[in-house]
Amino acid sequence: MENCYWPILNHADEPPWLLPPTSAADDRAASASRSHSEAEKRRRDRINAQLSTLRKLIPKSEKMDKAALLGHVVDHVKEQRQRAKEVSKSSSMPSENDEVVVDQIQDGSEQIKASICCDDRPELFAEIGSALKSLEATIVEADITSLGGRIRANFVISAASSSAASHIKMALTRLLISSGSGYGVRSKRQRFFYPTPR
Amino acid sequence: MENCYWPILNHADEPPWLLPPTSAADDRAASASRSHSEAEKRRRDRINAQLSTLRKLIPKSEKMDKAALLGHVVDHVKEQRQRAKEVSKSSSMPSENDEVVVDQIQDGSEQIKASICCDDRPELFAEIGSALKSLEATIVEADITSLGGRIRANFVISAASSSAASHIKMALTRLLISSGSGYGVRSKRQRFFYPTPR
DNA sequence: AACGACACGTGATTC
DNA sequence: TGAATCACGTGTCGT
Repeated sequence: MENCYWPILNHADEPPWLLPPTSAADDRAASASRSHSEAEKRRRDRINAQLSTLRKLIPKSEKMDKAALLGHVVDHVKEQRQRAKEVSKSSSMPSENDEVVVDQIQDGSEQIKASICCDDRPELFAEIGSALKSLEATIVEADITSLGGRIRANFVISAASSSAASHIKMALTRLLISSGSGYGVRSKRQRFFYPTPR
Repeated sequence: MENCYWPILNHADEPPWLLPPTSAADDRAASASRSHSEAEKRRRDRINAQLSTLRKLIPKSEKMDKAALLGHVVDHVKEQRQRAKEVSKSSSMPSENDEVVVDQIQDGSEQIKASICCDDRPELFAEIGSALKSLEATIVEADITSLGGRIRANFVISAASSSAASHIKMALTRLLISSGSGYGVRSKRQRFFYPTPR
């Protein structure tokens, strides 16, 4: 800034006697200014390096300005969050509470999502199968996870009847009741899944 | 920049007659400079806005400088990528090929991961259960998914014996063979999971 | 010319 | 005090 006292046409290749007198204070100031701008450049480089690795991680992010890139990064993070949440929802660990959830995926769709969580027992799969068969429902997809004597089963079911959802819910609820409501008297027959030790 | 011809002590509150003469060219230049700096500020604001929303998404990112924040963002994205990859590995859809995979989670650990992929049939679970019971192995965790008459079952098994892993692999392989190698003659008994229509 | 995006150097602030 | 971070205005390049 002090150099602004001299005209801007003052190029570095001009004769030295045209340059301003140099004091010790000027030297210190110049040195400080230089290290300052160098440090600032290092900072910019660090930021831009991270920006560039982000560009490699995000698809189609070449040819995007910084703001757009960061915008897509936030979208990407939010999408991944949502995915993870839905995965842990649809294929979750069995909980402590018995429950049956049935709902139409879309209105007019014959796809139905059904879920049951209850104590494990060896006949359960067969019972569910025969129940759904009597309802003329087809199991398109099944995902069953068991832990500690409890079991959670998620189904994607295809059914022609429009009232199938409520029938399925009734049938599964009946299975759940016949499982849990033994006045504490459970079947003595061997479970397929054993309780986890410790 | 042209203003640099005047001393920097030229404050705004000084008498106007000390100010440089104003030409139409100067006016245009000043206006351009102003809109330029305003546009640049808008750009900075867009970038910083995204940075700020990223800060809300990343935990513990308050009090982090921009470079550190972006660094943690890349880590976060990579971690989520890895998580998603491992989830789709551990709980995968059944494949076309029969297979049995068994391996110790760690040396000296009694935790064993076992996986079987084959055609679905109603007695399969019971067979696996009795096979593992005869090996004194305990099913700690089970995850079974079925699609299109095929089934994939992933287990986490706890077994005391050090040779349990190979025994488990033999037992599961035997089940797989008794399932597929019927010279095309499959059990006529009703499957629990039906093949998906169309 | 005019606008948008970038890098640069600098003043201000904080520790 | 120096070191580190930020916002700002400006120079520059490409469209």
